[in-house]
Amino acid sequence: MEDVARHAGVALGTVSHVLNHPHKVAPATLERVRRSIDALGFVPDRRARALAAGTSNVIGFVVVDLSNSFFLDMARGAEQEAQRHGLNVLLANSDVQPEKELVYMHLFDEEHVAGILLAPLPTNADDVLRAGRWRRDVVVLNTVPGDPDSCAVTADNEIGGYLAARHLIDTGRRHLAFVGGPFTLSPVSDRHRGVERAVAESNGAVRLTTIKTSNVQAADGRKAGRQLAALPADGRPDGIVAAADLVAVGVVQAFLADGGPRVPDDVSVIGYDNNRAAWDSEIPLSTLAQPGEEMGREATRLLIEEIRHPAHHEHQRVHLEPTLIIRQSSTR
Amino acid sequence: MEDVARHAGVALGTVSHVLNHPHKVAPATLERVRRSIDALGFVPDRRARALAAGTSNVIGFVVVDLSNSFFLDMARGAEQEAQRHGLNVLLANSDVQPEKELVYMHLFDEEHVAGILLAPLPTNADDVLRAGRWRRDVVVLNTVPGDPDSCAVTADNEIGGYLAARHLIDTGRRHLAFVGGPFTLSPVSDRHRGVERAVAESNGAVRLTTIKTSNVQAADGRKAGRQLAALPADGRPDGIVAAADLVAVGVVQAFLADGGPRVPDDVSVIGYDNNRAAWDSEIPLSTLAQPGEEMGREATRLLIEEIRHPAHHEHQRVHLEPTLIIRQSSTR
DNA sequence: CTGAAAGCGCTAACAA
DNA sequence: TTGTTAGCGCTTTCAG
Repeated sequence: MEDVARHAGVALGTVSHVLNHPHKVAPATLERVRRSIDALGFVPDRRARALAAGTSNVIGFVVVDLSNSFFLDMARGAEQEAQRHGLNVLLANSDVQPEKELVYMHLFDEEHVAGILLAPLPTNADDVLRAGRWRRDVVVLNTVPGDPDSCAVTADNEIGGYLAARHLIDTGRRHLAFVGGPFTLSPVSDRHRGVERAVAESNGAVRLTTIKTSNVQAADGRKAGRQLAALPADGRPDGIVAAADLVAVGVVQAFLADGGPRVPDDVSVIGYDNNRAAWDSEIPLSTLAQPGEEMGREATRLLIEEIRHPAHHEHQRVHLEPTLIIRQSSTR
Repeated sequence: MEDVARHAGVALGTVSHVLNHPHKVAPATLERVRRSIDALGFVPDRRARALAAGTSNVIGFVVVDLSNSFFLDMARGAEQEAQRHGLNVLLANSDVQPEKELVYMHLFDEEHVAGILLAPLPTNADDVLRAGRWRRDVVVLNTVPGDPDSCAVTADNEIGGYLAARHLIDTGRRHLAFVGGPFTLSPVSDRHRGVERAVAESNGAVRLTTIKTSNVQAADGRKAGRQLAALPADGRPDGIVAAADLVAVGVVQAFLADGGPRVPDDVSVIGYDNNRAAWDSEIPLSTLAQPGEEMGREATRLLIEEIRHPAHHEHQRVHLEPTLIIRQSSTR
């Protein structure tokens, strides 16, 4: 920068002004300095700038599992919102490892980023938040921390379950089955609870069977699907709510195989997550799209608000609703 | 840090020494300073440190498409290798947008990271590399830039195609079909070339049919699969090499449906990429696993070597081979 | 082994 | 409007 100043025949501070407050510089000088900047190929050092000004324009996002498109959507949303405010988002993949969550939190903290978005391992959230006395503002995604000391943005899984069941009931299904597990995963149990609520609203007109699986993979769905297919046609559920798309795909695969019930004629199937799997299924799968991008945007909005107006900022808990996507598997 | 110095009754420089060269400090002082650090909850400022020392310990990784697990594997590999050297990896998702590639390159450049890993849009690679006179070392992944001015690490798709075809031929298949497209994508055409080479080696004992698809999605595979299934059994290929797992999944789905050939009894199918899709397919799919992690590790190794020993560093082009994974779809 | 002081590249008062 | 100067928080000579 000193070189630029010399080259343009101005003082150091003037160059800085050209960079940060161009309107406060005489047009002629401005032009001259800018030419020198180009001529010398000068590129400002963000670290020095951040150090001197005490501000940063990067937001750090610690993500538990980037291989899950739900989280990548959050990242996209965060970027969109950040960009609107002239901020950048840098991602750190903690890869489902609690220690890495901490490592990256520390990294961003010590790096003095403007703020931190944290999508943690739900079981690890409180530990991480307590572990450091973080000097940065942090907004938590996808889980509600015990401490009310930060904003949190989550997806409402109960409503998702409700919407799924509601959709099947509205299209005439009267015997639903919920397939998924383990119930220790709160998204699974929340979705199940939503299904129960929809069923309860029918005042006995709709039955619910619950098939617990050990996981939410395609194989679990196939196993459950075979069980269901083996049932006599009149005692068989006519609407399946799967806890995840992969499970739904498995169920459909099982039904397709050994002369099982036809989808969607005999039975409707709906998944959850709007994964690729839902798209790529032979029978395109109805599903609930998680509000990932929206969550990312909202979390970033809250974070920026907190950064900009620390004084009158109230921590919030925002629950965003998933969107019902109707495809062939539940259309008759 | 000044507080720490005061609290411990030492000079500023001594605290710095405790942090950076502990062995050069008297055990007693060391202990005392460390206690003060804990007591005051002092956390060093990385920006200041980087600015003063002129070094950073973060590597920036600009990734074209994090939703593709291939690239996420690279990120994992990069992290592993970086960690071995006490470095951290921060990710920037350019999301298939050329402009964002540039934005993030600039960000990392101005942030004075230790070095940059770039997995670009292949068609955009040269533009990006030329766009800035980047002051950081950069290693390119997944494409070979025209300029020989940086290291590059790629996956060898030709060998992958060869290995796939070779495997089918070795297990007795004599009429192969390559399914995929568009051929303007070099991974597709490279894989095809590999298949051709394996077929050529058979000196006429093996036939090859090529079915070009407009894309590499499941739907494309299903369409091709239906075409193949409609062929008379004796004129039908008995080994399918798909350009991607999704395509292979589609082919299998089509075969499964209308009394088509049985997989793997009548026909072997092999995919490419080792996606979830390969796993979750009803008939587990043989495939070629991309050397993603290895690429990430190797690229990072080269980058660190370049950073540490700029003098005697020679730019390299490394081609890594995919790994054949045999599952049910090609086992008889 | 410890302390003092210069400086990394920049910003932001404050003066001129 | 432009120049001067004092830091931002740390590292690193260089004396003591």
